[in-house]
Amino acid sequence: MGSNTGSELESPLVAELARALELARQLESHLSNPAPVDLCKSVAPKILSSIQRSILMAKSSDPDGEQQAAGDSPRSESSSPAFKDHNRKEMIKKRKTLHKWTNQVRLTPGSGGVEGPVDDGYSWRKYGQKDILGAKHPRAYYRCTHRHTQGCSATKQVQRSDEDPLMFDITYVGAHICLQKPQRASASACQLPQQRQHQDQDLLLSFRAGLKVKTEGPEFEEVRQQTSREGNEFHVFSSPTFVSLVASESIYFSSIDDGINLQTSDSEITAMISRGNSASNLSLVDMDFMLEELDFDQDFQFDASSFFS
DNA sequence: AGCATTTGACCGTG
DNA sequence: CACGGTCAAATGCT
Repeated sequence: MGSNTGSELESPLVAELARALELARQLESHLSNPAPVDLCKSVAPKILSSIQRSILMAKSSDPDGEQQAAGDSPRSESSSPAFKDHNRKEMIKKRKTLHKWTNQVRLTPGSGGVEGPVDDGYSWRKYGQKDILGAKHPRAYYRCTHRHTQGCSATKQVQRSDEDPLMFDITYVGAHICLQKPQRASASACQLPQQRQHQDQDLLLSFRAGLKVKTEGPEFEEVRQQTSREGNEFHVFSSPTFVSLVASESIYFSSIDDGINLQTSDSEITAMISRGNSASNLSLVDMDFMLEELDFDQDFQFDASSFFS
């Protein structure tokens, strides 16, 4: 039952927050050094999307699903057909209960042939493509590259909009439990293959500033109230430095399971965080604004003393 | 050789 | 049965 290997397994939310923190530190160090602007440019959008994911996870989290995926089954080599079949069914079942959220990302016109939008900082592997009824463009299916090595069950679906060929709907399903490569920016600047760097820059240059967030579903009522200024859409503009590089994107919050019990998930979140916190001595960034938006208030305390040494 | 992507088959769901 | 999601063999890329 509860004999998971503990310390190595973070909750997805904590992992995502830790990731955002790491990225923020990268950015900080880039800012204090005479680092190429491009480095900062590459980190900023990742921080944003990481934080967005954290918020979404916190709101619609299913710690159960993620953790079990990692902790329960050894997951590696069990090639017996029976087991595979069982595994597959479990996965499909699981996936149904996972929560998903959709980003809408638009490329600015003028960017050359960029087929897939934003590098969100995770490494994805395409595993399928499907023509969708009533949609002009096929939908592409990606899963986390570390699915087999680390049992990370995060997936995403990318679909080009019917009307606006520069608009993509990116639906994330499940959260990452994998430990993504540290990808220290200074190192990556030197070591990344040229092509990839070039691609990154292309992508970055092709995004516009402005962040739109849309929320859907009753359980996001509070988020909506706090965040929306016009209808259920609001815009966040980053500091001028970022303006030229942040993607213009809308985020749709939704949950596939309409039976979510918010109270349950809130206490779960609290549990997740304190667990992760005590386990790994994470220092969390000051996220007052987040805490307001996500009513974690209750018994949740976190140690802000160690933030940004 | 060791990755990733493509693509038709397969399977569960509604 | 149709549709959407996933698998896995074939193929491509580096």
